[in-house]
Amino acid sequence: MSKWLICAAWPYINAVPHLGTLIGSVLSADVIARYLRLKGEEVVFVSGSDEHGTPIEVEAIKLKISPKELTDKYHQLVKKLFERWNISFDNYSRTENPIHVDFVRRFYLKLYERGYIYEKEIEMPFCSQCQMFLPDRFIEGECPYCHYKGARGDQCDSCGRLLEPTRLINPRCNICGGKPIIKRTKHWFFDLPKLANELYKYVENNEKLPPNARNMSLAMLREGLKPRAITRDNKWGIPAPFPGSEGKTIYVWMEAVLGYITATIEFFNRRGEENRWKEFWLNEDTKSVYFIGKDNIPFHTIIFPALLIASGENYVLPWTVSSTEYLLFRGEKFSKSRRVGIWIDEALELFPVDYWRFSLLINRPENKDFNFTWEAFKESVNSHLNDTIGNFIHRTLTFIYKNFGSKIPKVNNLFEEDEKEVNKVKGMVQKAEKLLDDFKIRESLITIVSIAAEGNRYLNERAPWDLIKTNRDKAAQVMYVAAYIVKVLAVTLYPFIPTSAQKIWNMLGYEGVTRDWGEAYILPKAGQQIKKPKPVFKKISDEDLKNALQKLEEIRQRN
RNA sequence: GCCGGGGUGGCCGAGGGGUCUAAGGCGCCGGACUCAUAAUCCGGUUUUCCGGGGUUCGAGUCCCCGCCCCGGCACCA
Repeated sequence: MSKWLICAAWPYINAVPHLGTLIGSVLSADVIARYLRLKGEEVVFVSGSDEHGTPIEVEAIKLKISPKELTDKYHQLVKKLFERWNISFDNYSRTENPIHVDFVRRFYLKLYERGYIYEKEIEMPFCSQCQMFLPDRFIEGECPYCHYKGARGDQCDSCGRLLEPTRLINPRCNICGGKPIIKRTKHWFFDLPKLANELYKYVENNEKLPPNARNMSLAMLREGLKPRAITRDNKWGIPAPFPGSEGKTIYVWMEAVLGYITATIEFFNRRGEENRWKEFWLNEDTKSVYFIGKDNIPFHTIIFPALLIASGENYVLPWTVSSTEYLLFRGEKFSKSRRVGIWIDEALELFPVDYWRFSLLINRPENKDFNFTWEAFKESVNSHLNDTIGNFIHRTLTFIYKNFGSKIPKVNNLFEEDEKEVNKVKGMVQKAEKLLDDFKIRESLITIVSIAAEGNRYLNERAPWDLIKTNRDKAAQVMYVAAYIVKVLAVTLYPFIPTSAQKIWNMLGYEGVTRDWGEAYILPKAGQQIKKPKPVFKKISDEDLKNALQKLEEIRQRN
């Protein structure tokens, strides 16, 4: 048994997350957390709301409420939503959590004392009206290259070129429209170059890292790292702890990643086991896995490990990261302002949670961006979840229910072809298992679908509806094996669609919950009484889809 | 612009020098079956792998040039 830290990227909580955020971090992580627990591993699964930074501060100003009021509201909401999505967090925390705030301040003070942080004066755009320094992207103006009027201080959305705010024509503050001035300010910098050698060693020796993350990180390290500012002039954030840093806060990114640690601390504190977090974080054998979107790779392969190394406290470095590409919505990027996409609150109003989980997971963008379309959603639910899996389970259970007095039939010895079938299925379970071990979630789920397809093929070939007329024993054998395949599905589907897997498990006559992946290799008990079967899934008709889209419109009108 | 990843049939997608005249799925066509949710199963159907050049006995697979998409580039998170 090993110790595992399953860490899902912290959603930025200026709004409800959309489906892309969900599949990229939290949902993928949930599958692995559930899987590892089934395997008997010791797992702590954490994430939380990332609630500091300029966008939230600005959003709160616009709504005329305090940032804390804003994040309180969203944090509560999102926490509940994740529960409804059946995300099995051990702790879903937040960056306003006092344990986090305190930990971050002490952590950075330590880095300062160890000589990894220095201060420097720089020039920054400042809005006199708003009385605040403006991050580059809060300045708008005309692009000096393509003369697009809405270019931001960091980049022009029209021609894609990188910019600096000073080069914009007619720069203005994105909040009040005023003209920013340039003002000197002091900031604290994290001396990344000092850690370059150790980081290079870490990345190079970490053959567990996926090739894309590894190549990118090594390339960045070869090109050389630059020091990185860790303070901001924001009011909304964790107060910087350095001498003379009053009024400054820690840059969100540099503190939110430490949340993986503080959420673990909080989790064990709540259980009255104050020191147990150390068994995970200060243990070189702990395997920590980070579920992130592709934009997030360098933060988890370079900056986060750098912070951990700099602390000198022997925190366990990321064992690996599992990054996804993006989910697109009908060919476009999700966009809150333009309402392109589906949000995790809306989705739950439209279809059962397991339909969403299944569809998102079987289309998980592991190699390239995946384009969400309603047709693709419908196809995955209808053809794979309902027709292949659902129908196999239903035809098996109803056959047993009707012909064998609702008991899994008794067999003395399996015939050769039935025995062979059992072994074939066991091999497929092994394959699904191996794929999950490598975090190939999508492929693993596809393999499980093919187990159901194999069950269908087997039933057609052995035709127990004929056998039962001539040779009841033979039919019993076939149905016993089919019942085993249903059991396999109940166990292996659990990490992906826990509610439905649970239903299948109970329908097979088991009490309680599926707790052990090993059950997928154990034949069911003959004579076990099954429940009256009911279809676990149902098809989405064109009509259903139409209604859902209409409902979506209504939800959006309401809000 | 620089760095990393990617471009495979109508669509989704495996495959990273020979077993690729390219897996699997969806769709479509035909058949079987009737236990089951008009489901299931079997067979067929389609691409020569973004474009061009090269290396090699042999290239989706390696190299070079170009085009396109995604991400990063350090003050968005």
